[in-house]
Order: sequence, then structure tokens, then C-alpha cells
Amino acid sequence: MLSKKTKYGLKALTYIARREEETPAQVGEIAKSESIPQKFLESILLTLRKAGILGSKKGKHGGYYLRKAPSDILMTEVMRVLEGPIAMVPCVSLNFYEKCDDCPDENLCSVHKLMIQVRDSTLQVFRNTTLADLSEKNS
Amino acid sequence: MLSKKTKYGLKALTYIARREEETPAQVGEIAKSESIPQKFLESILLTLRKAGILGSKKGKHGGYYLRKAPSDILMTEVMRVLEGPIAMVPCVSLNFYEKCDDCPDENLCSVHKLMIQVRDSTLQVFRNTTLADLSEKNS
DNA sequence: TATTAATCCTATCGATTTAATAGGGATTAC
DNA sequence: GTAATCCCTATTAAATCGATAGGATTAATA
Repeated sequence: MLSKKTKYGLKALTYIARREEETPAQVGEIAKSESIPQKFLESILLTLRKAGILGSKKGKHGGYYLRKAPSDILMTEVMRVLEGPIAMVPCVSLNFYEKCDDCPDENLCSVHKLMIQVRDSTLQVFRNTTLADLSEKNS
Repeated sequence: MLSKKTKYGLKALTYIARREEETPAQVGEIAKSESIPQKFLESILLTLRKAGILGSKKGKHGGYYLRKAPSDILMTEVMRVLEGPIAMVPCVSLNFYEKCDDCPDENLCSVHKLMIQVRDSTLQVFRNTTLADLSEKNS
């Protein structure tokens, strides 16, 4: 299940990408437009900033802006920052690998085999989707 | 993240499918072989039986067996029983659909669009994989 | 029929994670 | 110097997860 954090984060990024003003987008503005609790959104945008996806301007008239063009922001990157591993089990994760306690041999594990396939098919979607795709207004 | 329940369930099903004896497989035997807490496994097999995937024989010399050939047991079915919805958000779930509180219009929601793609690519894996595939011994 | 061994069922518990809130510090425009 | 905004840490309430406990029911068999 996708966490609210990730859902809110994706909505916020889309909002910023679709925006046309030159000034940075403020948390309050985004929260109101997307029906996201403001304080929660604050912490999410902070995470995205620390990950280098967003930049920020502090103080009055401050806010958040994209560090790259929407077409250069891949879903793989966003999802890993917000949701963590893309794989459903750590033993097939490319970026967050961990061995299973119980499994004596990964190559014989039926779950492992299946989850590699799921991971790869999900990765293919995220690698081929950018924030620009999410931000297109037509459905 | 895949729950332990699902992971254990898949391992147990694989164990039963690979087994060659005619007698039903007992919980204790499976638990020991696959390093699964026995009481936890009991409840998982019960779920699979209620869903019609496993059959059981009660009393002494009882145990569990597959109701269908492994090649007729699709991962879509198993995953829905054990893990629940395949979709990452209820608003794109085929079998467990629910509208989002916050979203005024699904067709305009960037998350919705992305998650439909993820759902479809995951479904493609599960629809094309049966318990027989999981149970092949070669990696 | 009594014993044993298995599934079946309900309830509960502890730990973790999630979603959200609280409260204030630091910074900048005006 | 005041108001507006991002920055940061801590806390909380609720939900979920993984596991355990304790026994009821059923069937084989001695």
C-alpha cells in the first residue's frame, strides 16, 4: 500500500510542476490546493529538499521549487526517497538489499523468484515515467 | 512491503506443491521445513483453505493439500487472498475499489495515472505466474 | 471406547509503523 | 523590527503486523 506520505509528496510535486508563476510555491498554498495537512506536508517537502529534488527559499515570500526540469525527475528517484525500496522484499532490492533470516539459499526460494519479476516490472514503469508525465493535464 | 503472512503462505504452498507423498502435509512438518512459526502458519493455512485454495483433512494423520493442480493456481488469486489488493492505492484496485477522500477527480490525479500503470504491470506478472512456476526447482 | 494427534477457532499481546500535531528556532522581505 | 516563511525535533494516537495462548473439535487407531 502506498503511504500517504508518498501520495502527498507526488501530488505536491505535480502541483509545483504544473504551476506557472516564477515565485516559489509555499507550503500553505500547496496544502490548501491539494487537501494535505499543512504540517505533514512541511515534513514531506523537507525530505524532498534534502534529497535534492526540491530547492527552497527561506523567509518571507519563500517557498519550494524544482531543482530540475520535470522531464528530468524520474519516478525511481522520487519513489525511493518517499516510499523507500521499490522491491517488496529486501532480498530483491537493488538499493536497499538485505538477506532474509529464514532463507538458506535465495536461488531456491520461490518467493525470491516471483518478487524479482515484480520488482523488474515495477521498475520499468518508474524508469519510464517522469514528473513531466505526471503533470500533463489530459487524462 | 510484502507481509510475512504472504511470504510464509507462498513458501508453504510451494512446499506442498513440491511434495511427492500422497498423504496431506501437516502444519508442523511445513513449519519446521520452512522455518515458519507453527501457530502463525496454522492461521495462514486456514485462510488459504477458507479461500478454496487448500483442502484439509482433520484429526490424526490429517493435514493440508492443494485443491487444484499447481499450474491452475494463479498468483493473482493467492496474492489477493494473502496480501489483499494488488493495487497500491484503493482508487485503482479492480477487486477492492474505494474512492479517495481527497481527490475531487480521479482522471486529473497524477498519482492515479501512475498507480494504474504499476497495477497493470504487476498484474501481468501475477496473471502469468502459477504455483507450478514457483515450484520448479531450478533457479 | 479411550487415547492421541491433528485441524479449527477466538482472543490477545507487544512491537512497530504511520499519520498527524505541537511548538518553537532561524531566516528573509519589507 | 515585524511578519511571514521555512526548518527542526519531539510527541502522540491509531492502526497494523507478527506472533502466541488456550482450548474445541474431529478422526484414526489401539
